[in-house]
Amino acid sequence: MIKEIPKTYEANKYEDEIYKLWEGSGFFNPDRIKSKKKYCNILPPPNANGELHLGHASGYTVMDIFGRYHRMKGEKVLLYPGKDHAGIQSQVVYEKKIKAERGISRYDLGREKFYKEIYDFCIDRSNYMRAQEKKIGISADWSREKFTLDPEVLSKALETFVKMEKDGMIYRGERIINWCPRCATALSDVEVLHKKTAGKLYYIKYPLKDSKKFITVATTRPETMLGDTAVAVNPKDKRYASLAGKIAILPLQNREIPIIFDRKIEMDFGTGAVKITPAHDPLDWQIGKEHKLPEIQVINEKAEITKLGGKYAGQKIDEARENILRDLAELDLVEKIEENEINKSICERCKETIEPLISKQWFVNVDAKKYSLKKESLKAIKAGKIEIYPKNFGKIMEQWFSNLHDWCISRQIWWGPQIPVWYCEKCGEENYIVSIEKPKKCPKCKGEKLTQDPDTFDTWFSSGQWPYTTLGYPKEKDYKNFYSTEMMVTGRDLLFFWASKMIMLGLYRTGKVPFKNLFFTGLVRDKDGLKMSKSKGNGVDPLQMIEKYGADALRMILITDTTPGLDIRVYEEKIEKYRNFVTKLWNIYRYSFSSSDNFKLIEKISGHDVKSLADQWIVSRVNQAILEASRMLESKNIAMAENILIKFTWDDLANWYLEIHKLEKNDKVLGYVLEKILKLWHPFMPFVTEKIYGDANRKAKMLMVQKWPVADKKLIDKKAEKEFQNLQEIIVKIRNIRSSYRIAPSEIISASSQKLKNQEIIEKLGRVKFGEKIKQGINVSEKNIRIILDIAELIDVEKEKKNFDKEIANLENLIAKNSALLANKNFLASAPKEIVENNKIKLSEYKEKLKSQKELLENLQTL
RNA sequence: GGGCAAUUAGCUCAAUGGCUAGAGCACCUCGUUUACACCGAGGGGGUUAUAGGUUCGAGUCCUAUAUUGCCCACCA
Repeated sequence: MIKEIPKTYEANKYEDEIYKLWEGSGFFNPDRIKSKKKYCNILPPPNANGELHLGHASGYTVMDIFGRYHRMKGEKVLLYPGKDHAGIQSQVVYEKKIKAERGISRYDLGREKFYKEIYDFCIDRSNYMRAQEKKIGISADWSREKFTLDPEVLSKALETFVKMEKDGMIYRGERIINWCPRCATALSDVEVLHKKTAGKLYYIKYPLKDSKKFITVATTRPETMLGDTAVAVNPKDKRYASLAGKIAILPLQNREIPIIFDRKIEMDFGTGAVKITPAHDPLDWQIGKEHKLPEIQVINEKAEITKLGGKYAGQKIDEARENILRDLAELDLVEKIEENEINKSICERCKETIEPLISKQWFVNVDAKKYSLKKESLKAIKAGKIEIYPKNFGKIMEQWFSNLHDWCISRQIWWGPQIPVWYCEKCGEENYIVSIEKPKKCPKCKGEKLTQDPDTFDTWFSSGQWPYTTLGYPKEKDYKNFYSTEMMVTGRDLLFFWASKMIMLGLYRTGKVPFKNLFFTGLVRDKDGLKMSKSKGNGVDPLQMIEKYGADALRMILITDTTPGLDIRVYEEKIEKYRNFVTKLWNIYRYSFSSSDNFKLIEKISGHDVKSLADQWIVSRVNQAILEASRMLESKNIAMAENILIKFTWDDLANWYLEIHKLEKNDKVLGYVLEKILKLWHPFMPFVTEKIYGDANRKAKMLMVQKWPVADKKLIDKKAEKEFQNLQEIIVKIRNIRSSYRIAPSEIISASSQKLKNQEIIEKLGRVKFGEKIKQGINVSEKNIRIILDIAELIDVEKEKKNFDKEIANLENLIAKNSALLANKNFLASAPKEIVENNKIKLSEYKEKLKSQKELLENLQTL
């Protein structure tokens, strides 16, 4: 048998085959499973424009572990896959591509052709990415896979817009918005990043009308002055009190602008006087509205100065800034320039500087009368309708919802679903018609010339509805079966982009939360804690790692020692460790099946098959591991579950039990333990466990659909565990002595002892041989075991004495602490009984140990 | 400016208020004993960032402080 099993498990040889087996079995599809209990996890649809990275892999691993665990518990499990058209991002990617490959822009292609090409591109990428997702081993039901632009999914998302419009939650308006000049579109607040950068604060003197005096304003963006329509100061600011009703002359433009008073102006920043440019600054826009100031647009959508900018018209803003500053300096109107840290706004997708512009856009009123997205979401979160991991992210979300502003949902990009609004040529834009299908006639004038609003939706508007659009709200079976879903796993970076929107829209549309558990993964970083990125070239390619170390090893590294919401560092050495562990598991299997010709995996074991102390111990330990690992998985604590299993498999089973098994073969016990660990490990390492299970048991069904083990509490034997621990300790002590006196393993030490259980085990693992009573030797003891080793001549008495003294001091210290604790009435009164009991046992153990240490010391002194 | 998190061995990270705070990597010593050198045995290495507090008991809870990171926000 052993010759047939190779020494190492070569993951890349088997993984594809195993995945095909799973897929072919049809068990990824919940329809094949009969159960009342349902478990659904809608997978976050990756952007259909690139390839898989470690961030995806880490999320998928978490989802798949839970999914496989629940499937093994016999539940109807649905991991629902899909792809996202990813509006702006895909358009940016594709524009770069055609620019690089064909030297053209989207305008060269025209809207229709561009849309068609990018659609094909996304479908192509989706197919490619699907293959990558399978490599990770995710047990998703591909027969259901959806794309955000699939008609049945999309129409549900558009219906939400129609419903919102009816409910008075939608409005179209000219407001100041975030404009990305490169993407040529409006952006919502969350799509804008703020980056602290070094900048300058310019102090510019504005002459006062009919006076030789000036008012000095401080600004970081002098070029916007071309559009100034006021200068504002705080009404409490005494320095400017005399300027009430006065007029300033805007330099370069020679425009008369009023000096106004507004409480929003900070007195201690700059000069306390602020130039007001309603068309190009959010705060100024608000002030402008309140004071009814004109809005003069001097910067256009390409970040150039408009005609209204006079002689600077047509210049790029950087260029204009230089020219304006030079001209002002010539007029002696620049008072000073200071270094100043500024908060630069950049586009989340392309990193271009954002221009605040006034523009006509579609907005969702998040706090409308009929239905408040904001309040309902807050209510649901506060009521704990969603269990959030980590818990504190709930608080972050609450805060975010309470500060939520209206959501700009229109984008001026071409890629994505168009807003279902139609304009009649005759009746004008004011009388728009909301309809998913193109209306035949204008309901007002019966005119037939109707055109659709050219804007497309914010991509999060459709992906934010993903849980119920995929499941087929409101009538389809999947929706009825699986909504609200059990689990959602997503990166912490998508908290506001996506998770919040799913909650908001899910509640609005279905009245229910979209998921009962929300699990956040951290970001994957490199060895130095830096974010992985293509430009830095520090990315670790998941597919390369899978090829080299196997998917199981990669999965393990992505969940080991992790805490929800906290970032993880990934690098090759770490992955190696888990490849090694996979090999370890493989070799446990290899050893077991070389043990005898008819070695079998055994599901149930009866008491009388458990023979020796070691058997009792390992059987007890494995049941304990089942208990604990299951508990950890139930509480969504994957990393802890994994830790428990690693410790059991590597230490208890491989390093101890297997060595003992070589002496006192009990294939029933080993077969039983192996069967359990294959099942326990399956959700974590599905490939290697499936491979072993299949090879070991060709007649059985797949491991994937075997029942998750239930601990047999009758087999948990704390007394046997304790006794075995003593045995372990004495062996460790012998090894310790061997090591400190450099006795080679090949050298067998003569030893003697009275009435010894498990003599053979001590002989093999401690490499000693029991025989005639040894008169002069060194004593090793643990509890009721005492062994004399015939190495008196090797012993450095002084050194040993020191060791004993140290240990005795340590024990005395512990005894003192414990005695004090047990003498404390408060402790006895308030600590749980179990703890008190434990402490009593501990104390007596310490005392026993101390006694034996003292004896040993005495013994040593007679040498 | 506000909020959140982190700070534990040289490094990466665990630890559910209660067993002498644990792993892996790295390091040192020894070893190929017929599952595994992708291995085994042993070892060194900790004032759990600092200062207080609550508690019978604190790495864990509370309050400050420091450092780092992240997020949010209309100081131009």
